[in-house]
Amino acid sequence: MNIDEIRDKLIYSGLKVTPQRIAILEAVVYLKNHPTVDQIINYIRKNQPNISIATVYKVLDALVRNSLIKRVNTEQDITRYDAVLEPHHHIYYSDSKTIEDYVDNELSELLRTYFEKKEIPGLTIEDIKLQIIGKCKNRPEVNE
Amino acid sequence: MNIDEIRDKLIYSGLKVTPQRIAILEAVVYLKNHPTVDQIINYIRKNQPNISIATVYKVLDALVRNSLIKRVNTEQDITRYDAVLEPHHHIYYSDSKTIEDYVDNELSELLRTYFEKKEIPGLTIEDIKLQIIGKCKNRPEVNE
DNA sequence: TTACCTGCAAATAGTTTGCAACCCT
DNA sequence: AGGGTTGCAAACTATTTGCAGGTAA
Repeated sequence: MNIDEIRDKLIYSGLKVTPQRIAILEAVVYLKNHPTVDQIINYIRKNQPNISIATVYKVLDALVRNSLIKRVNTEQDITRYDAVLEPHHHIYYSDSKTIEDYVDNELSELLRTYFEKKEIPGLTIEDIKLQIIGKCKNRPEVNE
Repeated sequence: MNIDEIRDKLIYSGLKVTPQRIAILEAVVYLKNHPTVDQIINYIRKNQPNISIATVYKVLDALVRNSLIKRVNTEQDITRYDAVLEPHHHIYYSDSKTIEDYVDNELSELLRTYFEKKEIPGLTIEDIKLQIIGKCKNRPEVNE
């Protein structure tokens, strides 16, 4: 996603195109691995040292509201963001505390057909997310 | 789970049995629906008005560390707790913002066999959690 | 008795808000 | 021109920490 695409997405959502918004959306796209607000700010400040934390929060909020990015559920408190909008699952590495996307169309299809047959009474399903928690193989246990 | 069982669990974990700990574990068990710290405190204060918030946090932490309860991933910031330790999935009602347990042995089995065949390179799976996001059926769309 | 536990108040982290100045369109 | 956007500082919320006194084993 280049600057022009970012610009188009902002315009399409009815958001004014500002340098801050371009920088923030660009940062989330560039910093692929589900960046935190802190990581986003640090990345942007390299080129735009004066951007305000409050602005970053406000813009991220606007981008989420307009579905240009998504908020990611993490194991704990800190909020992370994701520019990948296609439905996908997540792998949580319990040793390195990192999150990775997991795209598996066969699995998505399997779940879709499973819940087509097996309805849950009173519930209209909007989305199904899988969280796969695990450790890196062949890496010795880390003592804390 | 009655008081004696709670007492036994604490002793077994090497934790001293105090009125606060009994009350807190009892509260998480009693308040089934993934209570927040706030809900836990309010419940306990009915009988024990002087319990400190800091104590509640410290005890919940100790209970999680000793696997007597679990922390639950919520959609957002607030931490919730769960005394149900068996593996199970969660349904997130996007309209009422509530979480419900979803136990489905057929599904668990399906996922187990799926990931037995399809290995993810470099990953040893420890747990798989499904988050089913949806709306209550037959309830009109709520405008915000 | 002694190490662990509790409760208070202060500290911290992450995020939100109010408002004047600013700048896209 | 005018309303949306930014940036600062202060406010807020959830949670953590330090420490003195209390309590279970």
